[in-house]
Amino acid sequence: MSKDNLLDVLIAQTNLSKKQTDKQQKIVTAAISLFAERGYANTSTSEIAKGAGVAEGTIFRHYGTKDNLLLSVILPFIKDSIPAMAEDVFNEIMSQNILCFEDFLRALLKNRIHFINENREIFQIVVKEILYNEELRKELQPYFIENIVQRITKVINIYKERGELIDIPSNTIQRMFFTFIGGYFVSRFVLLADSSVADEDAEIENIIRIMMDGIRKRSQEM
Amino acid sequence: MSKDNLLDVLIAQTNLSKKQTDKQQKIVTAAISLFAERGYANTSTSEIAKGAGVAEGTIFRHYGTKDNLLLSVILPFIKDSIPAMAEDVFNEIMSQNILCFEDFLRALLKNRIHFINENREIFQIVVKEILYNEELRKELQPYFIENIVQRITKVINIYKERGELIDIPSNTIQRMFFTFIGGYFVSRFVLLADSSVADEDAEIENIIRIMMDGIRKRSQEM
Amino acid sequence: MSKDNLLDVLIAQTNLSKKQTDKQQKIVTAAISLFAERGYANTSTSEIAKGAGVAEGTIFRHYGTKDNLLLSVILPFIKDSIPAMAEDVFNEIMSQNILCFEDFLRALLKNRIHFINENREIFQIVVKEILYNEELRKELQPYFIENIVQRITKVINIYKERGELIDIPSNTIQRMFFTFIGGYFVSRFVLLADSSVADEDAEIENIIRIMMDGIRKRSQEM
Amino acid sequence: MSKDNLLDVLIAQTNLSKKQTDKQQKIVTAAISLFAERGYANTSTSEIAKGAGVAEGTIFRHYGTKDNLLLSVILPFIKDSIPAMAEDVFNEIMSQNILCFEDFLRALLKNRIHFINENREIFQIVVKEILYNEELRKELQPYFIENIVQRITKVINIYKERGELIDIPSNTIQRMFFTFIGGYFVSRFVLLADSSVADEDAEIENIIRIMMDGIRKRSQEM
DNA sequence: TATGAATGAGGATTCATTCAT
DNA sequence: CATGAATGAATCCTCATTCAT
Repeated sequence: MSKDNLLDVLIAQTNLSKKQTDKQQKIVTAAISLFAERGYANTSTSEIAKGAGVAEGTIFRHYGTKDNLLLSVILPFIKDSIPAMAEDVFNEIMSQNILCFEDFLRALLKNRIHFINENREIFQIVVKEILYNEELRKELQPYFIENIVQRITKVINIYKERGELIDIPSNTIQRMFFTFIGGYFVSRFVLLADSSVADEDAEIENIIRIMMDGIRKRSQEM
Repeated sequence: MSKDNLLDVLIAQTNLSKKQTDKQQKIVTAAISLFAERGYANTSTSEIAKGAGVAEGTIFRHYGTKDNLLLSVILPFIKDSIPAMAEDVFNEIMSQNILCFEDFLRALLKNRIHFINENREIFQIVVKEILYNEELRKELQPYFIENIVQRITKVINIYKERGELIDIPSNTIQRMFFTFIGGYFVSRFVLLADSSVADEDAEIENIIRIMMDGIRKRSQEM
Repeated sequence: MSKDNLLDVLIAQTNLSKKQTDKQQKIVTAAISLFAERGYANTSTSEIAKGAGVAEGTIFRHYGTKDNLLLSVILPFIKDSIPAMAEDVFNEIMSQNILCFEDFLRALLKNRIHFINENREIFQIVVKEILYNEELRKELQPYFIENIVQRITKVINIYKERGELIDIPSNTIQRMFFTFIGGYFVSRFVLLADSSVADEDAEIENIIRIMMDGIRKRSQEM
Repeated sequence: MSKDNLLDVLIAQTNLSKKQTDKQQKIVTAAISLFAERGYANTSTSEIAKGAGVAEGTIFRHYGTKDNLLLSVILPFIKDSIPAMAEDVFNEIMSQNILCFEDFLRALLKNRIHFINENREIFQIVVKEILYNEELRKELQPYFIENIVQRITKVINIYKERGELIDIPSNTIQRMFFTFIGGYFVSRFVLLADSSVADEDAEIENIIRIMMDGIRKRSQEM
């Protein structure tokens, strides 16, 4: 996999992306659908070329290597994985005491489910390759931790201070948070990718209900 | 991948496994460690042979195809994935009102964490390949549903009737259950495979705490 | 071997053959000489590549499989196996009472001996593989019967009606005809491929003499 | 292929054949049927072993190499290919003016058709391998020429002297003789191996009729 | 004598990548 | 820029043969 720092590539990628030609677009589109369907390792560049209606050489003219094509597919998605409500906006809103954690969670879930829904295939690629490709995993991990984990931890801390969350180490809450949300995304969009969700809102409320209050029946609720 | 019913292969596998020769053991061991490290598709049979200190032909003499070697690695693990406390034992205990759901959860977690801990690498292989290899996924899914999902659903129903669990469809509880537990296993044993857990018991209690009661701080708990 | 109807392949083959590149020509030439010398099954693609001065991959880029290469070698020959004097020309000439059977036989022999002489190696391949390769035999048989056997039968019928040929079933005459002519071609161009024929015309006259009048000495000839 | 003189092997073979054990018999039987069905090159020793119900090693214990097994299958047949009515018997009969050439031909055909019928599979092997396997061909050719061709030539000479056969070089007659008879055997027992002959005697008479008198209709016969 | 596990050279085929046009 | 022919290393797999038991 690429030896450069990921962010450098990312930036380069961003700049280049303006110039994306028609053929490049076709290549990326074909690659996305093939990588998602059968995985990076099981997709040949000739299949991508055929799928894109392009000569095989053209792929290498634009992306140099197959690895690089994978990155070109994944990186824009990764960048957008940072919740749209980015840092400052985020802090601002919360400082105004507008949201309780439950509302935050609701907003986050809606936002991210929407985002992944719009990018199902790339999400599948990222999930599969992060598990399959150790090198890629190691490259992306710091980015995730820095940009996503840390922000969520910050949020959790804020709500803990407000007394909305239980008194166990933030780190533990955060891990359980990612386990549950991440697990949900993977099972819904990768493992059960074929099935559809009947009532999106009810689904989200169920998740929130269980994350917030667990599955134990409470006497006062009876 | 194999065209026979999984269970048939599984049984055949079990019966044949008695005759495992020394070289077969070495091959399987090398395969497990390589498949776990870089995935089935990225591991060549010649690497496995080298890792096992065996001629490449020997692999094919014993396993016929690379696919078959993968199955030979995975199937015994799959079989043992059914919680050791098998059906009857299970029902028996529960019919005696001995356990509350929390205790059941604790027992299950301890048991399965132990099991996976003893089979980390194979677990990694199974997780990776189930995501990566559609054919394998489709072959294993019915087995999982029949043997694991259904049993857990049965248990959830029992505890719901006893009034221990919230009144939402069992199906929903079950999905959240697997999302959380599965997500936990994957993040702990695959994604964060390198790091170790300091206090196993505390970890388990945290999981139980959050699954049962969520992350909301309750006034009466203050 | 190919699953499509032979004629389809044949036609496709013919159309594609225009684009034959330099390397393709070299590959086919090397394949012909090697297949003829030691048979399809005993010739490796690496030998063909070496013989053609080409990388092994190049063979597969152009022909996909070794089987396909064999077909690409054989089919153009098969197509041309239909006597050049094709159907209509054939019937026309004969309807004009120009030829007696003996003249027809002479023309046919000269024409086909010339053709096979120009394609000795491919003829050897076809003969060997038709005997060795059941699948190929079954694929080619209908073609031979439809295009060659039937035409000859038609001719035999015509000459029988003219009273030039003995009154035994046409089918029998035809079988003896192919046995003798075919046997001659095989023994001359395959079994005794090394030796040469001194007096081509005398050879042909001998064949005609024996096919027409047998080997018995007749009193009136003394 | 074996480097020893064929006759030596042949003799050794003959001597050994007395000691043929049960397993050897099974191996040879399985080999015959498999070689005939799909050819020597396409039959693996493991298939033969399986077909014979024997361990693969056993084949090599008895025959040393696969090539040698082929010879062990072929040689006894070759030896018996010399018309049963062997030399002296032969000459004797003929010196008594008992037979005309037609009768000789009839006797020969009946005898050889019967022999090949009893050894169809080995005949198929021999024909296929003589064409396919140059080394084997070169090894067997001298034997054929010495034992079969020469005897027939002698016979032809005798009948020519008696004025029964046409005045063209014996060599030519002999070649046409083998072309026709050989072509007949191959087409009947190899190419059309599946179909059966309705009236054996009529078939033989047709062959004789055509070999002796050709296919031309004669006026005096009308 | 018979076995069958083990071998490793060799076979067909795939594929990322290069480069002349 | 785009092409696609060419490459050759690497892949999975087959098979005749050997040898310890």
